Amino acid sequence: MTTNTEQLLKEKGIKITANRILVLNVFQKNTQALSVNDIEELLPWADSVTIFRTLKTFEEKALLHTVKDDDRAVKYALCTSSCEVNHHSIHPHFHCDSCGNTICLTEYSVPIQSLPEHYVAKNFSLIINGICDNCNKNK
Amino acid sequence: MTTNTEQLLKEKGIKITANRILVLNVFQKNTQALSVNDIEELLPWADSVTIFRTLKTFEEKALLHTVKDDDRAVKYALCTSSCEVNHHSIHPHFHCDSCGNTICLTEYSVPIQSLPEHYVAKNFSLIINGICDNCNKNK
DNA sequence: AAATCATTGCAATTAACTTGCATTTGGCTT
DNA sequence: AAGCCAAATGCAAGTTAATTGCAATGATTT
Repeated sequence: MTTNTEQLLKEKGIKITANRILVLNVFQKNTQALSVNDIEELLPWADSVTIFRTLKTFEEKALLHTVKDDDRAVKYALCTSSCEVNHHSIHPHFHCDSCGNTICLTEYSVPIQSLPEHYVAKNFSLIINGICDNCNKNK
Repeated sequence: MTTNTEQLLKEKGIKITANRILVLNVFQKNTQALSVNDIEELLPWADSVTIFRTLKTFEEKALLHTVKDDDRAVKYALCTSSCEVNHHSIHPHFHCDSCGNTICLTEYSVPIQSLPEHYVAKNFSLIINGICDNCNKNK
């Protein structure tokens, strides 16, 4: 039997290992963007360097993309279906100043206009800061 | 005589010191977003911790805003007039993958739509990656 | 001029990320 | 299913950016 996770790794041309299955699993169970440290906490037995390299590999193979919010550590998030069409399309992410979570706003779309002359865009990254859903409700 | 630089510091409620004048000057003469390290190179006599703290102060006082591009170090850029109206409006920045420069795209405007329910946005940051003006011309 | 408070410079720490290298593993070939 | 090899892993150590503590300096107020 091949799980959804293993299938996904295979599709992306990533060699299947125990580590990779479990790291990818974390992202599949989680809608948030996660840092190496976040994953370390969820998989305490795992080596942080391996997590680092796993995330880099996943990024290269367009399985994850990076998110740079106001936190010091870079976070990673699963590429969604819209993302798969073009790995370099716009990714709106919401970073909550209160709980620190970074959430993919998959439904929120931003129209891209043409850039000034001679500029060639390859990637757009939109980070919205504020107070999230949950934190607002709990007040 | 009071220079434009000193005037600006005063307006923002920042105490005037030699350091601050010279750091602000760097930004006024430069349209790019700059890291602590970039400024250190331009002002070799200055202490990096002081630069770091100067930038933080400028940010708090809404004189500068941070830009998180693909480089490891955080960069800072002058708040423009559009920025002054609302410190928390959208800031499109272009990061060139070739020369590494990060440029404010002041004319490039992005319409902001309403967010999902219960989300409150305070700040938008848009980073566009690609090849800049200059690097494209020189090819 | 003394007191007070912010700023600065230096030393040292922390945190995130990265590299090197020896070992192990996955999966392909035979 | 045994052997092979490239890729992945784990550990130790290094690098870089960001941050803190503290003493010294400088500016401002009384």
